[in-house]
Amino acid sequence: MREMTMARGLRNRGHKLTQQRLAVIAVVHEAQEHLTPGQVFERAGRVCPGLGLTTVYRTLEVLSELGFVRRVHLEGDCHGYVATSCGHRHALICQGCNRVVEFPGEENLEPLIEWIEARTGYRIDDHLLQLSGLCPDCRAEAG
Amino acid sequence: MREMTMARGLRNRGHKLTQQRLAVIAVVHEAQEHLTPGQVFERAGRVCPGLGLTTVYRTLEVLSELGFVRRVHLEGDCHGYVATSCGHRHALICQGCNRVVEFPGEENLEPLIEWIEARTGYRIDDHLLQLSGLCPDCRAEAG
DNA sequence: GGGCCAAGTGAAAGACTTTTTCAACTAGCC
DNA sequence: GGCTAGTTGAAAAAGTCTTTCACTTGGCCC
Repeated sequence: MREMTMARGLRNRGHKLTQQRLAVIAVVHEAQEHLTPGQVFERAGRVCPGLGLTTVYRTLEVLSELGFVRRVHLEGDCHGYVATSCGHRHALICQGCNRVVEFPGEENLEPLIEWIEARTGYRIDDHLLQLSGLCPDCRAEAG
Repeated sequence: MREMTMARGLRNRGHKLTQQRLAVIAVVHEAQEHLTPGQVFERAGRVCPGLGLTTVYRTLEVLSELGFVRRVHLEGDCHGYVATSCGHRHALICQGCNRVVEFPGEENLEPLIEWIEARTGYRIDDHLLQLSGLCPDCRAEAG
């Protein structure tokens, strides 16, 4: 999701474009890795002095509702946020540097989901798939 | 994972079998749905008066390390615990009643993982797949 | 059965994280 | 420029989880 698109998206849905929100959007947009609310607060606070943590939480919630950022689940700090890339659903997290990339592959899951539905009788509405491992850089470093 | 197996497993690995741990094991074993540490505390406390929340956290951590329970990630209360069933890796969570069933299907993910590895250069070590939807009972109720 | 002791326990305190409240502020519109 | 609903930050509150430490106990030995 491009930075301008996020900002325009907020406006188009009746949200105001405040300095605080622009700062949060910029931080999330620039980050290559997932950020906790605390990290977003710290970084956005550098360009927007006086920014409140409450506002960060509220902004991340709004961006998340609009689908502009994704909330990822981690073992340590449970919640991290990353900007979503268009139409992609799954997160690939590097355990070395915390970089998050997203990948498509919705369709690859379909056969599995259909098989599970047939076998269990559940109707499956949503899924969370996160892969973790080492990115090429960290693999090289690890040797 | 059967209740007795969990208890024996603890003993075999040098952990003591205390009343508190037996209570936590029983609660997690009986539950059909995922439970938060607070819920485990509340239920186990009924059969083990005086049980401390600290002990519940510690016990869940030990059981989790031994692979007897799985930690699942949820939107609301982030962390829930469920007893693992042998060899199964994925959780299927009913959004109606919170019941959790596990399903196999490791092998179904392999092609996707290999494709992602080839495409991104990441080495993928682990994955988290959780499906959510409605179980047969809740589907019937929802009409 | 009684004693020993490392492992385990609970209360309290503390460290964080997240939410709620409310008076003050401001972006967007006229 | 002025209006107003949406937004903000400080403070307080509500949670959640961890740490600490004196006390207790399960499992083992004799």
